[in-house]
Amino acid sequence: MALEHAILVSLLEQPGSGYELARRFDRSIGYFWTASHQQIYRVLGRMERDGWIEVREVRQDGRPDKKVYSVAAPGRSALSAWLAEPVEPESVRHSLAVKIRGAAFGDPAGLIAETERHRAVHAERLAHYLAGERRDFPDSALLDAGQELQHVVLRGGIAYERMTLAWLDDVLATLRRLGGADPDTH
Amino acid sequence: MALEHAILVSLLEQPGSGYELARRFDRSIGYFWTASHQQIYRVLGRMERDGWIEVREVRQDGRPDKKVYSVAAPGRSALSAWLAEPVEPESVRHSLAVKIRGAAFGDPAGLIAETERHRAVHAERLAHYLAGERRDFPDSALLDAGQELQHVVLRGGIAYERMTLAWLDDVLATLRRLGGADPDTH
DNA sequence: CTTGTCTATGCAACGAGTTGCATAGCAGGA
DNA sequence: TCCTGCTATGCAACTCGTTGCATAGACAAG
Repeated sequence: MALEHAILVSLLEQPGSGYELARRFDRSIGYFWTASHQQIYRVLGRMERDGWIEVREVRQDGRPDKKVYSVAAPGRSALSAWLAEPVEPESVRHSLAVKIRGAAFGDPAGLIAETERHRAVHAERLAHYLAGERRDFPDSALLDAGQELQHVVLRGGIAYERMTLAWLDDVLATLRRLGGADPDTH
Repeated sequence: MALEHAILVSLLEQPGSGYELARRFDRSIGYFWTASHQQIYRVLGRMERDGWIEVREVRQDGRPDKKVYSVAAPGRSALSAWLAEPVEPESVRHSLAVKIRGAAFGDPAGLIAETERHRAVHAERLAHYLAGERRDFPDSALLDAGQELQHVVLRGGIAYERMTLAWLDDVLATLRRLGGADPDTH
């Protein structure tokens, strides 16, 4: 389980409220670990109960008050312990791949629109990542260790999206070939 | 949710028992959708109850009897319906990426061994996929639609592992640079 | 003779993740 | 004026996925 640890990393980079964390999980952290706000609030409650994080209530005018969380000493220890222990490499889960193999028993051509939709989503993600890279890591800037590490993770996201786009093009070519060469599978 | 549909696809390709399905989910199907045998048996029970699949008890000597499942008409309809409806593109979940960003608050050099371990796992997966490709899809063989679709999914797995290996090399170079250039972050 | 592995099925408990809903003030547009 | 959207927090119910355990015969290695 890594949501607690992802939250610790995010709060170490910058303390924040549950709502702010949820937005980060739609952005930078979410590039490699997703979470909904309900999940975040629940885990924040448990982490506070366990003394991993501390909360400070912040009054705001014009908008609701918020609870700003920051990492306490036990949280730092928990993160260090987790960093030292091995985790198993994740396996992929692609329902689109299930669909592609399932198309052998249905309509290959019917999957083209769906594949194109996925392609558009990944193209958008890639553009988003590249914009973030240009913004946060301009050419030959001097970076500290934390920024270097953030950059190499972002490069991973970029490589993933580029690979996925190339593969989806391969999938589209295959589906079109099957649909064209074998038009009786309507 | 796609486990039911992954099972339908697998049973359409070849009927089999829960145990046989579990082994397939360690192999070909597992390249893009993983499942444990406990999960498979539970879902098979539900699918049988819903009439999606049919079971046939097969006596065996020298080993325990087994229940061979095959897809019934309602299961085929359910698969067709699912193929026609859109699914959201999955987001990635990489605890290693969480660790890499967390290393900014710990010991970057300490992650090198862990990263190398992940690299070895992915190198092995790539070798396994490539062996499967050579075995099942030799040069310029004439393939039917189902095989073409299986091949394009396998090519996706190969592309994913190659991309991951290249990225992990990038990560290793970055971690070594930080460990060497900044040795006071012990 | 014992230990371990393979085939084959499954339950029970727990933790992780999703979906739906609720509250509540403020801002901006139709 | 009403409706939408943003900030901000959270509960409840449900499904999905993992972990641990249990059974049981066959076979091979030590």
